[in-house]
Amino acid sequence: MGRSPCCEKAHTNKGAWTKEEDDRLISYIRAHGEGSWRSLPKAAGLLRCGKSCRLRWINYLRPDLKRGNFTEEEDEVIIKLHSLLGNKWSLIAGRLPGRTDNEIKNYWNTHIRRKLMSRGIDPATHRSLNDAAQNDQVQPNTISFASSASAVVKQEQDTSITSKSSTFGGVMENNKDGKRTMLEHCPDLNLELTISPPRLNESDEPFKNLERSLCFGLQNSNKDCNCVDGNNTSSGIRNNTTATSSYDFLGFKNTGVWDYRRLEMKLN
DNA sequence: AACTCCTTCAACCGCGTGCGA
DNA sequence: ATCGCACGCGGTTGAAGGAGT
Repeated sequence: MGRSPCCEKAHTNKGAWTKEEDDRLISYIRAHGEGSWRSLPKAAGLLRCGKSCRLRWINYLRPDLKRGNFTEEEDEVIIKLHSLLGNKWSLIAGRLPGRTDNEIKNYWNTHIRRKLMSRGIDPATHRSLNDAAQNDQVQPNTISFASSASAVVKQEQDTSITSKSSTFGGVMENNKDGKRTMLEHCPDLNLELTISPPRLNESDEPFKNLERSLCFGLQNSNKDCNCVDGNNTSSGIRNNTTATSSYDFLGFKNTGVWDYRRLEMKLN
């Protein structure tokens, strides 16, 4: 006894969409709006599964989609978000207007994974590849995003540092032997559901507001939550949200209220 | 030119979740 | 509390095109 199929398989087309099918779907949604995907194919005269219609619309036909290559900035945003959220492609897509979860997922698998590998970073954990091999253990009492990707990378003890650079909130160090090491990159999530900020350089102006422990507002009361900056109402977290007029924890300038439970921005 | 291998990305599939009955 | 439906998500697949030999 399995789940009932989402549609009548025998009488549905599969594979690539034709121009005519696209046109039918577009004109139907323009006339009736999105939603009711299950009944849409029949109503629109399409021999397609409702799920297929939804996917085609969301990933390809929607008018607000941004087509074309990803920018460097978008790359870094994706990496940064992935280090915090893991493979939550829809949440990541929510932060990149005009990009879809499917597009970002594909882009991650084809480009960014390789890019991180070439930087010596494990794309799954966001740890230095060297370090990840040596340090697979997760500390007790720590919920790690590791599969999901957070990590604090230990500093190599006797490497002489010749230069530093900052990437997506982490700090890369070039050692004398030419190896690059990620010092602190992605924060760990402990049982208090707080995220420690990455260590920042003076030059990391947009990320300076990370110089406090980040709390997702999940403590029992505001009293318990020590992450709120009492002197500054424009930052800090209250009632599961943080209002900030400067930059949020991802380094985005924003003017709204970030809801950490829903992982979405409420506009002021 | 012909073949194989690799890369990309649209599309599919199964499962989890929310919600109303 | 339970069930079924609809939707959304993330992992995977496979066709198409490009690169290499």
